[in-house]
Amino acid sequence: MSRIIIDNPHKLFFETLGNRTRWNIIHLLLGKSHRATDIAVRLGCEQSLVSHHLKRLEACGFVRVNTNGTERIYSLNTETIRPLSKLVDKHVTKFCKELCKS
Amino acid sequence: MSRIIIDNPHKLFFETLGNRTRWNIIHLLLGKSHRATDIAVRLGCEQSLVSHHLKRLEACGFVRVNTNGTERIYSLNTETIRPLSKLVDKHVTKFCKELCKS
DNA sequence: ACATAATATGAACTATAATTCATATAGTTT
DNA sequence: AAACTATATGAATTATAGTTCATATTATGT
Repeated sequence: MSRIIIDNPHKLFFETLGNRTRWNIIHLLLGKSHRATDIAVRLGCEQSLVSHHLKRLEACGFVRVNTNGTERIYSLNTETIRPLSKLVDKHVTKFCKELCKS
Repeated sequence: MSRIIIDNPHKLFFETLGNRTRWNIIHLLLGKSHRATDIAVRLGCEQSLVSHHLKRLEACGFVRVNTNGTERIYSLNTETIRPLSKLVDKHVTKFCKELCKS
């Protein structure tokens, strides 16, 4: 895989997280690890689409992959995602409750 | 201003942060508060563009505004942005040092 | 009330990212 | 090695977001 060089990690990482499909994948992986195909089935979207997104999530260090035969099992980097998610929740309750559906 | 109702705060917020211009604004405001026009001048971009972005940043609760005559002075919600930024820095050093320019 | 300064707004345009589709690759099983 | 399963890849298309431009608004000073 070609090496990615980035000048602004914040921009890249937040952009990566700011996508509905990718966030759906993250949300699914919060429960437990999944095979690529299972993610696609669960989310009801194309295998290739999930593959593209997983690649990016992996490149950003948000998910990790374990190979088992032809299968690739993706797991979440909870060490980053959980506190990140908590921070957002906290922000919402504190600063913009009124923006969100309750 | 019309009320915004959102179903997925994570998506909206990260998307908002995942934009170079908006991040430039945030970075500038990390130093000190600025008038809208000054931000535009400093970043070398259009007044209207900055206005659009500030609106969104404000809607997300990332910046606040204080009115002084016709001027509007924007300040950063450091309570959210600082820990968020730190989390990303930590993530980078721990999980993807090799992705970034040193 | 008029002129001015600062900022906001919305529509048109442009750039970028997301998705699909067809196909390639890489392990596995027989 | 041929057939199969799981996943990856890249180009083409489609959708979405960013930017610009012209104009509107809002407060202030004369």
